[in-house]
Amino acid sequence: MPIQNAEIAGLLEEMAELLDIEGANAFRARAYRRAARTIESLPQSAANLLEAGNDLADLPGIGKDLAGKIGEIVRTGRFAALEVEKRAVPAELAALAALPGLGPKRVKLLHDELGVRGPNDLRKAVAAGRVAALRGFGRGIEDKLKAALAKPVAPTRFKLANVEAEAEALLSYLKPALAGGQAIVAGSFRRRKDTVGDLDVLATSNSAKAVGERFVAYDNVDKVLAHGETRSTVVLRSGLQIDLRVVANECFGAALLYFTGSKAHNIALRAIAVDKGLKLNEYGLFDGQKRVAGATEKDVYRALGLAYVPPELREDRGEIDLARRKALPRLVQLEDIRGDLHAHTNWSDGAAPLQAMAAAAQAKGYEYLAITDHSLRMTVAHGLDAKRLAEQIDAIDRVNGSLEGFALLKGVEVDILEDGSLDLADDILSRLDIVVASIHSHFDLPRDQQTRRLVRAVEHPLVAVIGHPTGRLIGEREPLALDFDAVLAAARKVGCALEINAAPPRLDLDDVHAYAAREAGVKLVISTDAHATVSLDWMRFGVDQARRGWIGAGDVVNTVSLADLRRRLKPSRAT
DNA sequence: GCCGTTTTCGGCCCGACTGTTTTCAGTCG
Repeated sequence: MPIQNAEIAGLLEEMAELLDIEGANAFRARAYRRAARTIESLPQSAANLLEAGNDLADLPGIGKDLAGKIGEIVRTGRFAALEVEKRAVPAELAALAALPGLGPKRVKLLHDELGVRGPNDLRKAVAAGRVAALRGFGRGIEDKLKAALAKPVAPTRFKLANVEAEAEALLSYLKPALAGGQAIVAGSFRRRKDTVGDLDVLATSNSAKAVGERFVAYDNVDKVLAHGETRSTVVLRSGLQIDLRVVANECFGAALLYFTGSKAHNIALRAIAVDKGLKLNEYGLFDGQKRVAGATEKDVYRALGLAYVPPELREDRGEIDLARRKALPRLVQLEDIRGDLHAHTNWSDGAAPLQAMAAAAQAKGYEYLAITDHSLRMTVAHGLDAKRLAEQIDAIDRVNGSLEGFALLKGVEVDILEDGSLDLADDILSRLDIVVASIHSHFDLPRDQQTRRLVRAVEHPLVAVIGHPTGRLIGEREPLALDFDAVLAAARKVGCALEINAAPPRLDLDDVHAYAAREAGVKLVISTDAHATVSLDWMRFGVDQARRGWIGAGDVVNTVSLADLRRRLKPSRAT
């Protein structure tokens, strides 16, 4: 089985960490990190690219040397340079740099002076009080390390939807101290990443001090990690870390840009500034002492000769080049969505009856809602057999009879069985407006078998959409082992759409897979998989991920009118 | 290790905060 991009990226990242600790040229380590990011966000597998005869050195941040090394990893599964490095630097040392107060320099010092080779050695050295005596260390750092080593490290990331409430509560708490200024959550939250590691709050106020003091006095604060003039960091009881930065109004745009990131995007922007003889920092874009831009993000981009880049695109995945050529894609917006194509009712495991779901969808301004209850195989969900599905079809007809300017579509979320066949027969499926096919079992099949299974479902002439195609549950279940390129090729050939499932625990497809689908010419649908009326609101999370995947309204099936949709869904590809 | 309408060599983003120092290195974002 060919090596996955994530594995290659992991090896490159490991190399970078060891180079840092070894004290090698920092830019060399950075080059490995950059390459790791590039590989990680590739829309296709590096292995397939190579097989198709592509030169990886054409990719940004990857030159001849790294292309060769990645080629070696793909072909042999080995990475000789990393193995050499591991002999010089114990690989366990890399883990130490994740401890608070420790970075590559101090880890190297621990290794060179105290012979520390990993967490256990460090624990002993700390217990013996030998760490505090090292140059650049001290009692303070030693105590912090002791505390950190005592509890297992759990680098948690939070689901985007889960931190929204906390973010809103904090912003309204800060308001009294802003004195007319504003506060906004920047960082990966603003870029709408599917998970966030912390929240970056940016505030403008004439009294930075008052904001900072109110911030660290917040009720939910568990620990204050840093508290300076303009910058403070706390950890909330939930474990969520919050960074606050306060700037003056005239700096707001530059600060928002800086604090939104991504880091890679910022570095690229600053390099452009340097090219132009300017300097970009969180206070503005400067020509010598003179601020030439900074009040708004648009000003800064314009002064750099770039089009405004929406936050969701700021990942240094090619957006800067397009911004320079004023050729950024127009991204899909929530307002473009004209209906939802995946929803459940109390006919299976949903909470609401047909009428309630219809009313809720119509109230959102939608033109249509597809009812896609589970099929027979999902016994826990009271999945429908052909007989009950036929009854539901009649029930939907009755509901539609009482609706105006809106239609419920007759559908199903039919299970894809282990062999790729469907859980319901063609004669009932062919009576529906839309068939969504999804995997809900046998998540751990070998890659080849899983791929064949999904491709078979894609190729079924009555299947219009594959639901949550990779099956991942964020932080709980890994995506299916799949040759995703093969799935895309099949989907493109038969015109089957892939879903961006907007349910916060799923967000499946994710941004990178969605980007790959668009590149391959595969259509997408953005659906909520709502099991209750309120969950229809999840649409915006799906739109967020679509935007991160460079998806435009034209790539999304459910941006079209009901009449167009009916034409598109009509099975015209029977073999 | 990458990269180039100023460069194939010599650069490579920039500042705040902490804890250690007594002017600053390291970490962090």
